[in-house]
Amino acid sequence: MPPRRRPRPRRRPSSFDSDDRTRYPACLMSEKTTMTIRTRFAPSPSGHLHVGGARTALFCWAFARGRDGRFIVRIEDTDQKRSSDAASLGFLADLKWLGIDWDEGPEFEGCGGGDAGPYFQAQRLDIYDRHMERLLAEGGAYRAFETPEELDAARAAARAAKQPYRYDRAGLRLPPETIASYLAEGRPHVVRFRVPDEESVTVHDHVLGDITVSTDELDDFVIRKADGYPTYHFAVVVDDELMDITHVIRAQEHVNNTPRHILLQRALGFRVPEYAHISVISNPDGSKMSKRDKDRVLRATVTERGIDAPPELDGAPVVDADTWTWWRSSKDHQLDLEAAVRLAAALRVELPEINVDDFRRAGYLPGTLVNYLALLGWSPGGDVEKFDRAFFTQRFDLDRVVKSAAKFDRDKLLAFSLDTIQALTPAEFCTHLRAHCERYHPEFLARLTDAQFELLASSNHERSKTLEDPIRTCRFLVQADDEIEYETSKPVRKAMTGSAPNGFDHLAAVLPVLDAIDAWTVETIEAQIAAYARDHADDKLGKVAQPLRIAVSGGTVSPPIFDTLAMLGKASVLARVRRCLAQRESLFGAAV
RNA sequence: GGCCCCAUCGUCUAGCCUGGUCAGGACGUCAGGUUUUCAUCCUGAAAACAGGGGUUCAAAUCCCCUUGGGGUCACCA
Repeated sequence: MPPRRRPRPRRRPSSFDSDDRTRYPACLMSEKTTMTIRTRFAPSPSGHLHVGGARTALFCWAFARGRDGRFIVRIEDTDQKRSSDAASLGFLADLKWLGIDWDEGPEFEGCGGGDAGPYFQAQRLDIYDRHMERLLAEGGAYRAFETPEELDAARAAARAAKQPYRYDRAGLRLPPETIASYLAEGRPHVVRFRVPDEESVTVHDHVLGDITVSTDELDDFVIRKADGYPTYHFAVVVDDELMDITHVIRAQEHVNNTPRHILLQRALGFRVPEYAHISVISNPDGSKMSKRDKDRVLRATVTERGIDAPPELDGAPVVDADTWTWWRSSKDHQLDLEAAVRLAAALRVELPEINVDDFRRAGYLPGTLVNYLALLGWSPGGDVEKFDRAFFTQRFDLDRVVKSAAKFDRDKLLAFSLDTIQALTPAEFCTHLRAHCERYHPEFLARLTDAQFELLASSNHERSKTLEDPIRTCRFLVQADDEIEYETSKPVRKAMTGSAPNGFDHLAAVLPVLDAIDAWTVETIEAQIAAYARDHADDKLGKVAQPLRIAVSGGTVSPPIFDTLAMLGKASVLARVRRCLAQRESLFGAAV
């Protein structure tokens, strides 16, 4: 039998050997010597927070919260080209919405602050430089002057020769005079870390177990870019030390980086934090779940339908011609989210939910997402599946984190959502639905009175899997009376046509009954329609309900019919029934 | 391709560390039932230890190999 699992390291000590501290230069030493558990979530702010990142944040947060620890958010914005302030803000808002709060980090709605800041790496350049200079002086790092083009060429050559590429350490062999003259002329250069030869580095990972790598596998990686910003490797190591991070919990795509980080920590005299690498989240087809998935759907649709100009939405092209051309010119060009959403609407395709905000927009409650995400790669053991944040923070531990990658199962998420929504009280559901509408669908608030809105909530509650379900199925409520389009699907045909009295006949007969109702309430409508059905339709309510449903909504799906009519209001109902009747022949021909 | 990691129903997983229950739960699927539509809801069913070698009285569980999957090889993080 194959080794299914490496023996899992049990509960390694979470505190550090105090001797380690003495190796750390006193002048740079943090005042704090607490042994408090400190975890951090360190996103690079490009685009939106996606569910994989959210799960990482969740695990970091839960680990700290369950142990009286501190949770820190740090923005890794050392890539000037990709980072944006708007994205940072969006990340923080997403975290907040999920209920993940941070003790230290960017200040946002009551979270953040702390004395180990600034928590934006771009504002910590002087700190990195200090450590960089020290490393340079000690010979642990050196300057290299190759241009990116030269390096690309070298890589391509190695590739062609089917050899693994490794930097040739040319910078290390440069005579001091040469370096001095290059520096004097201001030649751009990077700083590379000098990886020790023939050593091995072992990562003690709380999820994966021990991972040993030879330093011969590593080349002298860049730690400072030509623009003066540190690379991820350097910044992360410096900040984790200075911010007293005790546990680094991050995605498995970083396992290969960890030996580099440990080497750096050794060279700098830093402590080595505990590590835990959690698996990646993938799509049902096994591919990595990524923000690009949206672009992929759009691209496939456009190609499939042979669309060669930006389609229109609300009378205007979704993007301008230049943007369209740019987007079409390369698979690497992605539309920004707003444009993507508009294009999807114009094409009438659904974009996969990838970002936390997508799920919010799709009508999931944050607690549901948290519960589902927590279960993706962790389980409390036994048969427990449904739990809240308190349970999670209390029970979460690294030794129950699953090693293998998990596929994101939207059906299961939806089932969880159904359960949480069904567990809400009617008042809670109404409140959530109202908030959702305020944010995404204000037209419902504008069209309905408070009483009608409450009816919308109560009549949809038990049929809703998400907060978006009522919106989707009740779109007809906010349409104008003369804009209802009638489906001619099989169920509609079945309900409306056939031998007399068919749907249209009942509709015509029930119109005066409705018109005669003065107090337009669910109860009065029900009483009259039920009486009509008893007298004229063999007491089969469906015979009357379905035609009415079709007349007012255009299709066969709506909340219970009496609620639907009440929400719509008498005037709209009469107008829609009359209009439907008027279209009798144009819809199904003379046959009816 | 090099290096690293992973492997229980279709999916998420429990069980593995501390070998010995008809391998448990949930989602999904299928078959019935309830319901004015849709969705719910109720009942039931099918469904997995990747393959091969060891160790052992006994292997999903410990060891090795094979196969398959994933990650990573940037002046991104």
